[in-house]
Amino acid sequence: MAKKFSTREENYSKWYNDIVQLAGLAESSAVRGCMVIKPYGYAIWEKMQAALDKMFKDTGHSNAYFPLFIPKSFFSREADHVEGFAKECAVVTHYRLKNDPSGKGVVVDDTAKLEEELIIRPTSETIIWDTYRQWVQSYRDLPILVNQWANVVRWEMRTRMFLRTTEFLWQEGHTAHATKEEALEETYRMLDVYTDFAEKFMAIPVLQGSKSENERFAGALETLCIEALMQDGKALQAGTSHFLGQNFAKAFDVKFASKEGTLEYVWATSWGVSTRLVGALIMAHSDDHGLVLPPRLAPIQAVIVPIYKTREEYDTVCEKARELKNILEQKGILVKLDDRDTYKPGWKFNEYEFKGVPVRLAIGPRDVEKGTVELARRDTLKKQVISVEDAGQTVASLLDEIQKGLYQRALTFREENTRKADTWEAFKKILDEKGGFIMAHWDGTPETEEKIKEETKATIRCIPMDKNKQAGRCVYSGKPSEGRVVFARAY
RNA sequence: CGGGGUGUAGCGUAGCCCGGUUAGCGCGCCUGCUUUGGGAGCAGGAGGUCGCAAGUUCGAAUCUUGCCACCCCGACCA
Repeated sequence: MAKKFSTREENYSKWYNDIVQLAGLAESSAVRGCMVIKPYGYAIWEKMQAALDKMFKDTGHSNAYFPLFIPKSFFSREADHVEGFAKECAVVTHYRLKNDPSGKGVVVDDTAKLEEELIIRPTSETIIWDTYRQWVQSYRDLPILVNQWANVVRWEMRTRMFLRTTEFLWQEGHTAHATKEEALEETYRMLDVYTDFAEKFMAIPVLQGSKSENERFAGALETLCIEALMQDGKALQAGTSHFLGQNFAKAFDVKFASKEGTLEYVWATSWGVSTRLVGALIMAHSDDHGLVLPPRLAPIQAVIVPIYKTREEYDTVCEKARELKNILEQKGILVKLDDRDTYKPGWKFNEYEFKGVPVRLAIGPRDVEKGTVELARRDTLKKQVISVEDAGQTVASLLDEIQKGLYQRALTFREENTRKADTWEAFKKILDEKGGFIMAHWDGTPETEEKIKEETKATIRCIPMDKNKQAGRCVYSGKPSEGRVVFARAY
């Protein structure tokens, strides 16, 4: 019998979990709050990594690797940083186990207590800046443009597959610059890289902006972000880029001799995206039939399903299918030929549908005769018959069309779900009835933001980088406002 | 950490109130035959320390106590 998906309408979070499970992306593990990323889910992450890594290299960055453990004392160097992360740190206190004297299993050996406890990194600013001190003496050592692909641990109370897990995978860029201007420029450059990645690869339109004081990264002077809108009307932060000023340079005493011979503190940035993007991908495009993947991030872009009755038919159809596979591969398309005879075609159709494979090609005896193949696209679920001969071109341009179509569909959705609110009543009404982004005036105070959050659970997602801001009155307090900001309930 | 709930085969569950043969069912799995253009049908088969421990009892999945795990709701967050 068919495995049934929950629909988005019925139960959005169950629908999300069903997709994660049935598409084979991840499953929960024996460790509370931690997931196992399964091969298909990890393949998507690898595609993301590959694209981002190239973009980082193209903008002059190199990869490096820093330790998983951070001495506890490092954390207390930067006051805001400690305060931001202290409540969610895993701590290593011992380095040895011994047999339980009572004979059952093993216990911590109390004699093997660490002199200084180690924190499992929730982010690496501290260990990296402690290292950068050694690397920097002169302006000639700058800039340092380093990225790290790593796992981090943040001890969260409540977790959700990909969106919030105790351990997650990410990349963190950490750069050091001689001037404020250069560091700021880097902060904005990497935000643009993320924006580009989200729009071109993930097919998700994003809003660029800066975070309010409440939402800012612990230790940053300015946090820039990209915000995406999910299909249930909730916002999701898809990437952040921080201007750290000289905070970490001062905390870790990273100084350089300038051209002029003066001793200056280094200027810093950090920026990151995580496996959370896989969650964003799911929630942005998928439908009630399962996952929908944008071609540029799909581990399999086209799958070929042979249809046959007899052994002879199987052989001739598969032979033709292999030809077709070749034709497509010559166009650089990632093709899988599913010639397993242990599953029926109908079963495979469903399988690849909920795995989100953009294009499905079914080829049977009738097609072999006529030199055709049935093509079904995942985004619209529409089918057509095409000729094998020009399948390469047809599929290649279709993948392109699907990529653009998904972006366009997501963009339309966002536009339809972005609303202005000029009164507090209207603000609450939109949140309760529709969700989405709300453009509203705000008096600029953390107190007002806090009150709005308490009453509605909506937060300021970002303060847009809008050049032509128009003044108005705060939707909550009625006090003067410099311009509209973006509110939403968020993941 | 506070409130609520659930633990029975790989997954989902019935049985528990009211203790009593061999713990039932669906999916999945294995074998065989027929099937194969949208999750096939029939027949046969394998698979269980009923979360763990103690107690009550002639007898415990079922009653009692303790422990453990997981899920949902709140405070935290990329």
